Amino acid sequence: MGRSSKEEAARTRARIVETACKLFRDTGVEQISVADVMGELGLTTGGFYKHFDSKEALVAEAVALAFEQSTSTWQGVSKTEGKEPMTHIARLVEFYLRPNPQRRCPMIAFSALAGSADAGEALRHTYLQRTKALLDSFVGPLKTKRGGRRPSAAEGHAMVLFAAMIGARVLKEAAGDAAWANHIRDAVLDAASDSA
Amino acid sequence: MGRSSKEEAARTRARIVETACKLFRDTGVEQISVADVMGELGLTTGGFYKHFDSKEALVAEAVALAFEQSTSTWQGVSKTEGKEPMTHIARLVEFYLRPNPQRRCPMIAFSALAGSADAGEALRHTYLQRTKALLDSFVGPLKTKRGGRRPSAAEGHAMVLFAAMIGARVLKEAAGDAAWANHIRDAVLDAASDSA
DNA sequence: TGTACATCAGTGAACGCGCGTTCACTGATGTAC
DNA sequence: TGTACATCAGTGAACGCGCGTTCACTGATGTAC
Repeated sequence: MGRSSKEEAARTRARIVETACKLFRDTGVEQISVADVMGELGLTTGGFYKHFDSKEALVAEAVALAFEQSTSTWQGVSKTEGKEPMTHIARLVEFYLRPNPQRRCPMIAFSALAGSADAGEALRHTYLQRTKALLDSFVGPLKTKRGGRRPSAAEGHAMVLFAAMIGARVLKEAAGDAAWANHIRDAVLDAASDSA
Repeated sequence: MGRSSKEEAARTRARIVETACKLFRDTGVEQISVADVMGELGLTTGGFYKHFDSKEALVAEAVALAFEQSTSTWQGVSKTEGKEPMTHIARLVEFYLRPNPQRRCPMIAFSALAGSADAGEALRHTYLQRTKALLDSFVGPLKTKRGGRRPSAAEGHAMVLFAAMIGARVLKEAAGDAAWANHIRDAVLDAASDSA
C-alpha cells in the first residue's frame, strides 16, 4: 500500500477524529490508546503521526468535535419550538435525560480531564467555552435584555435545572438502573416541566 | 530493615489505604500508581503485596474509606441542627458547595469508575450503596412515614437539589474560577436556602 | 500529453518508559520448648 | 525466663506488558519539464 491522495488523506484524518471522539467520550481518554483508534479504522499505529503531532493533539480535536455534536443536537432540539421560554428548557432537559442516550455528555465525560493539572491549554479552553455556550443556550432566552448583571430569579431557576440535569446524569451513568437514580432523574424532569 | 510487629503492620496497612484514598480521590485511580502510594509513605513497591492482593483490592478499600469519610462529615453537618427539614437540606448544600473543599466528592470522583464495564463488583456495590445512603440522609427526613412509594413533592424538590449540588460541583471542579460556574453554584445555594 | 522525479500516506518493527506484579532475600518479631 | 527456630513485613531488582512515539521503508500520488 502506497501513498493516498490528498482527498483520501483528509478523509482519513477526519475519520480518526470521529472515531477517537466516540471512543474517548464513551470509554475515556486514558483507556483508549492510539492503536485502539487506528485499529478501529483498519489502519496501523505508525500512520497516526502523519496526521497529528501527539495523542494530546488528537484529544483536543476529539473533545472539540464532541462539543460540536452536542451543541448542534441541542440547537436542533431547541429549534423545534413553541414560544414560551420555560417549555424551551423543559424540552432540553427532557432530551438531555432521555432514556437511552447513545453517547455520554462531553461536559461530564471530559470534566475530570479539563479540571486536571496537566490538561492541555486547548482542551481546557474548548471545555470552558463550549460548556458556557451550552449553558447560555439553556439560560440565554431568559436573560434580562441588556440589563443588570445579577441573574434574575428565572435565570437562577434555569441554572439550577442545568446543574440538576447534569448531576442526575452523572448519577445515572454511574448507577445504571438503580431505582434511586431513576427517581432523581424523574424528579428533575418533573421540576423542568413544572417550570412551564 | 526486618520484619515489623503485627501492630506496626496493621498501622502500615491502614496508612496505605488512607494515602491511596487521598490520592485516588483527588488525582484519579488511573493516574496514581502503586509505587506513588508506597513512595508517599517512604516504603518500597514490593511490600505492597504483603497487604493487598492487587491494586484493584486497594482501590475498593480506598473508595469505601472515601465514602465513610464523606458520610461521617455529612452526619456531623446534619447534626448541628435546628428542627426544620428544609434548613437541614440548606445546611448540607451549603457545606457541599463550600468555597474550598479539601477533597473531591467521591460520588463524582469515582462515578466513571463505578459506571465502567470493568469495575470490580466490590467497588460498584460500595458506590451504589453509599451514594444511596447519602441521598437518603439528604432526602430521608422528608419521607412520608411508612406511606406511599411515590415520592412526595417535597422529596422531589430535595432530589432536584441533590442532583443540582452535584452538577454544580462537577462544573466547578472542571471550570475552576470561571464566572459562570460560580453563578451556577450561587443559584443552587439560593435555591437550597429558599426552600427553608 | 508523456516521462522522470520528488513527495508523503500508510506500514510494521522497534524504541524507551512506566506500570502491576513476582521473587529471592533480610532480619526483627513471634512462638515452642 | 532463656534459647532455637519459624514466620513474615519490608527491600530492591527483575518480569512481562502495553503504551506513546520514532523510523526506515513502500509505492501510489503530485509535480516539473
